[in-house]
Amino acid sequence: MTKVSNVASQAGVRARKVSSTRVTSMPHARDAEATQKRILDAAKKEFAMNGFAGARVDIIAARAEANKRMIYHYFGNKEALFERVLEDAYADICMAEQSLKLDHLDPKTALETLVRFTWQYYLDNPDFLTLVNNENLQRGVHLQSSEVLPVISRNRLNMVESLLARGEKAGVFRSGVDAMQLNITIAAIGYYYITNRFTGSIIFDCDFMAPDMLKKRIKFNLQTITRLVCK
Amino acid sequence: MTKVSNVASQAGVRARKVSSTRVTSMPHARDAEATQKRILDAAKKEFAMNGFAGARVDIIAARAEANKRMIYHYFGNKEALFERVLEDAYADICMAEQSLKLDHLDPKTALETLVRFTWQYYLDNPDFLTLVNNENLQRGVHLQSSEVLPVISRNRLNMVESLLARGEKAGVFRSGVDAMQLNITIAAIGYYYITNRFTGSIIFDCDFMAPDMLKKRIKFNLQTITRLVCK
DNA sequence: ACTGCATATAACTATCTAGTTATTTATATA
DNA sequence: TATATAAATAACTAGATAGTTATATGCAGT
Repeated sequence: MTKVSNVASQAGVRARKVSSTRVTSMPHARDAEATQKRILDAAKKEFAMNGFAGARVDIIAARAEANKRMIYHYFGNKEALFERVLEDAYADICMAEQSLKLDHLDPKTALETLVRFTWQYYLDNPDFLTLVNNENLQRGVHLQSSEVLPVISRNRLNMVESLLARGEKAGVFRSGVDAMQLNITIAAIGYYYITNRFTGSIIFDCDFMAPDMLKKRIKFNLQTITRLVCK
Repeated sequence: MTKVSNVASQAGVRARKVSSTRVTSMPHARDAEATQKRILDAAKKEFAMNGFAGARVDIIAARAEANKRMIYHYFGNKEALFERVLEDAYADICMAEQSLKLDHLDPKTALETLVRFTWQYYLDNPDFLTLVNNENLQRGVHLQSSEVLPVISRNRLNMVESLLARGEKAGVFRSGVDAMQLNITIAAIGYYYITNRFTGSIIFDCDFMAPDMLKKRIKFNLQTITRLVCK
């Protein structure tokens, strides 16, 4: 739908432009940075909506209100653009995580805050999930050479490790909980629900995104994690 | 890689066939059922490997050692073929689930059996996960009209519901555990780990599929679920 | 004001791809 | 054995798509 109408309107602009001399569609100001940002935003949306193979470079250009040539000029090719979009998406979640100040909270509250944050981030940024899914569909080829990624995740792992240590010391957490496994599980119980919301809604015949369903889910997830970690 | 070499070999067969009279590539016996099965198998692999948009009908035909026309004859078009593959995949897991006889086991063992089964099924059938991911990338359009799906999941839900009731009655399970949420969580903690094994391996700098990593994961998952459900 | 360069645009192309058409061939049945 | 029909094949096509070429234009530094 969106794709078709976008293509149509672009074609329309072209047609009009041929007929007279630039009455329509004033050209964009010369701003390299802004153009790149428009392209990245458009690409993120298009890749998230249609996957790498399903995404169309022409659509990205149209949505970015940029010329397709600009994409190749700034980013090289479709694949490199996808890599950039992915890396930026990981960088975003990393930045958001770093604004969490778990040290100021008691261990159990901190743990709950982390679970809630993770859940809310996924809810607010479904594109992130789709991009990650896509990258895994492609066996991780685009991130293999990334230098940003291991750094990002190191942060998160450290955060959970120190939280676990603190809770254990305070006598509220069990000892011997594996930080990496916990990390994965906190992500999993939110991620799975949200990425599989479409098949999930069909299977269980209910709207996975309905407010009360979301409330039930986060409540259940908090229970899952606290029962797993707390004494 | 695989794609390219397949295409090349197919082209080679064609070229040879033109030159002389069928010395090469003995044609397949006329067996409609077998051909359909070969097409479905090939399609499953191709869709799982490359997603719906990335999958190539020509590759499916080549891998099925069938003519492309047969695909359109038996399945209509690419989309209908994908739907069929998806439905079959769900039917497969359903059949596997039905061979589980949880009633014969004490509640806790039954619960653990279910967690292990789910995990093992995902491990043995990574294609299933990829297909489901793909369908969700496409917002569930292909399964919306499916009649098989709700039936399948009803089975699983019933299984968990009666297990929970039995365990509660026996005094080993907590009361008030939501069967649907539990179902989702049991799936999630296995599914997420496996579908995200590529980015996961990069992020945590270790091989998610290494035998000892898999052992750690299933152990952790069993803990997660038993601590959640048992008193 | 001039000029070199980065930014932007439009039009083009080689290739790929889903889907078709035209034709051949095996097999079951009368 | 004759023949109707289902199964299979090869060759083709219209449209789409990633990536290019050729060209224009605004702007910063002189």
